[in-house]
Amino acid sequence: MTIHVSTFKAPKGTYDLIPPVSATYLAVREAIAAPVRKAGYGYVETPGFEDVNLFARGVGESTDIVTKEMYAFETKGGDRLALRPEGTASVLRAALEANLHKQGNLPVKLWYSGSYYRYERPQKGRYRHFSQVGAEAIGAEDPALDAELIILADEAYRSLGLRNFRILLNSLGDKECRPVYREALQTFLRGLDLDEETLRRAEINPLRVLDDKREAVQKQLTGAPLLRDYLCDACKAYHEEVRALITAAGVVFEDDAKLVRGLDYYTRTTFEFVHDGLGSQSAVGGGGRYDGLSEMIGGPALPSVGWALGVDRTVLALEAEGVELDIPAATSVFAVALGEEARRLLFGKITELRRAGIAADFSFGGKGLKGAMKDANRSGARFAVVAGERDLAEGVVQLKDMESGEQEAVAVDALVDAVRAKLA
RNA sequence: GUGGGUAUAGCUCAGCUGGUAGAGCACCUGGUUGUGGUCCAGGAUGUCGCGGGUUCGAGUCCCGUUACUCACCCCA
Repeated sequence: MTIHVSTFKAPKGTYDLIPPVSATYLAVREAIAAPVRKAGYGYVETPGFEDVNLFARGVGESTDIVTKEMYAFETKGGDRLALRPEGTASVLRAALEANLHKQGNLPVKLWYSGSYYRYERPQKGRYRHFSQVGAEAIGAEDPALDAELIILADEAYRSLGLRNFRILLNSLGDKECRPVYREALQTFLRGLDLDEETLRRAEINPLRVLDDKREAVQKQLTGAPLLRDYLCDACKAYHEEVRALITAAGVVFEDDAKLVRGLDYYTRTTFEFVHDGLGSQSAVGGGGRYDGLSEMIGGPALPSVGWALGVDRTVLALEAEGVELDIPAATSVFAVALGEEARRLLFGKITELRRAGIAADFSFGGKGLKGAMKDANRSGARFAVVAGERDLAEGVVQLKDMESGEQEAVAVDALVDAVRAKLA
């Protein structure tokens, strides 16, 4: 027999989410969303594409994300758009456009969940189409807000059962102190033996060089000037307060003076959630404060802070730790009918059960009893309802407990109540 | 963009120095003509990624190609 396989495949760097693992993704998204929702963040959804300049200006003209990784295209009408490579710029744009910041309720707290796109060489934990859940607190400069977000992310990961992740924390300074540091770092980097590409980066975005994973580079960076020695008093005080607040909440973190971000809009508080079981792409989430972004995209001064957690990477982290999420069976009751008459009756019963809020499924496709029972077993349903001519003649159906194997006759009219009682 | 690895059954993989393909799981049938999961017996399944070359003979060797994958880079 010839095996027919579609000639189409999911594009490079993408994958389909299919059962049963798709259930894990849903659960991860929900687990991340739950704590932020309870903390007063409202749901926001923005388009999958935006004016390319939103990202160019927001994320930064010189960043890799904008120069190499963005899916940019021109529409038939001549608009220059880009598939969103990240969420923050879009969410801030949406908040500004709706004047959410003018309603006297700052900070505006929003959360979102969606797909993002970057044209990169795929590898473990790095896909061209990936999924993030994010949270942003817009329009307030308050260290408690930075702390709140870090605590919420920590709670999200813990609620999933994740244990072996670390929180890295740093401050990138502000427009007062960062330029001074940048200058000092550049001077230092110019004296090193670096390849051309890295030297170029040292001129454009010297902080990124600190993040280089190559040992030859890291070795040379041992004596590099550190940002924390250059922070102005305001930034220093702010950072100390953030540290104190998350410490008081019992959240363990590590100070990482070399932690930087690849997006230009970050200021002051910067953090990353890393997991060691993921291989090269160790960041499962990251974020920080972006006090200047609003002005960069044409809005008023709106100091803000936020994070995005990678859903795909969180799933990988769970796998790496061997955490099995407790996902309940989708079906509670599975109906197996013998013969046409029973089929009609049970199909009706399934609808009744569903309307009563009980997850129910049916043996479709006209299988024999044995095959239908196999389906019942595979569905994970706790109960099977079996009925044939013999039962119908007596006005009953057989209600079978799939765990114990015990079975009892239940009057047709009493089925829904009987199931409800057993499931309670 | 740069470097490495892999490609064999639905899935995970074995196949040594070339002799026309195997395991486990899953699937199907029967044991049970009205009962799944367990157990027992049996069964089906492959253009060995694709194209070319060497050879009497290629899953195995060589060249090319595509896909996947890992790492650099970058980031969630």
